[in-house]
Amino acid sequence: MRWSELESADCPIARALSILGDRWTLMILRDCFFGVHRFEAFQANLGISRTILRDRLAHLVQAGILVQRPYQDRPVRYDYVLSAKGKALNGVMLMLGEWGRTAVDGQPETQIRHRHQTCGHVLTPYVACAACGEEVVAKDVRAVRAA
Amino acid sequence: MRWSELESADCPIARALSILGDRWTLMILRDCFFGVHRFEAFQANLGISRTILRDRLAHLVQAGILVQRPYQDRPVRYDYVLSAKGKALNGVMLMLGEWGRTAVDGQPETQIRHRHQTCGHVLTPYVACAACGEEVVAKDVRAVRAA
DNA sequence: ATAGTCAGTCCATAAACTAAACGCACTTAA
DNA sequence: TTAAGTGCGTTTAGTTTATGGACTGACTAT
Repeated sequence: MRWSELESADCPIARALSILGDRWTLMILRDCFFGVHRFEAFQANLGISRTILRDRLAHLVQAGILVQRPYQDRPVRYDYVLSAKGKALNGVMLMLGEWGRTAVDGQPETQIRHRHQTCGHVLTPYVACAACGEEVVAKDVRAVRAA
Repeated sequence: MRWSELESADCPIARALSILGDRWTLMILRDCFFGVHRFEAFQANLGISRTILRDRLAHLVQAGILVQRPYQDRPVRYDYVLSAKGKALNGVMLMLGEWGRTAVDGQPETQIRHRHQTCGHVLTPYVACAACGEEVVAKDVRAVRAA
């Protein structure tokens, strides 16, 4: 199967992965959440090849996840910043980080975390149900086709 | 940069992506959450090439995310099932699906969703803070190096 | 003038992926 | 007792994608 065929799947995870599911895209977006905006900064941070970086940034802009914002003229140079659609990935990033911290071998205590500004605590994120507010665990969910 | 260098990064997102960050791994895991266990079923479902499937399954087993459970002898055949570490990815999957459903172009209403068995509602997942129980949004989190 | 910055592009090589055929150890049906 | 089927792979050959490094172009600062 061609990867590009996934974008029209009726599974939302498949659709998400058709955009995010390669080796670098999520790393670039992670940098965006950490405040990195510029081509050279992404390249230096990630050690990604410039060709791929160009390609991935273009895709993210095309998908409406990043927007280009000019920060100088002569020559025109752009920042790449998260759109609303990009910021909506925050939950994915937090859960991915939490899994990486707790499940991947290593020293969890030396790793970067987040502070929840509104309550002041170091953040331990979990997924909750909008209807009942309870934590959602794997055994309590069943796939359904929405009405 | 070599992709393999990421696994020792001090960013938990980078570590997570060193395992999950390729074109097929998360799709295979999605299938696991939907109850797919066998080689032929993954292959038929995803249309992935058999070589890659073999490789990805081996990696996931090695990383302790899937475990092989024999379901017959002569010849020995294995199911691939989620370990605790694999099930811990549930939150990532739910948030990825929610983003795919709401942010990626398409008809959200025709897509697969989940039901939250404990309250009976169709699930709309969000990320909450374990300390205060409130929803966590992008602007309220700041990266910190854990003490 | 000389060097430096930033965002790319170009190119040759290397790695990853693909599809389709094949192998092996069985089981079931004719 | 062959013949076909099942399940999980491996092999091969061809295609696609990624990589690293040099290079370009439009500037700015010294």
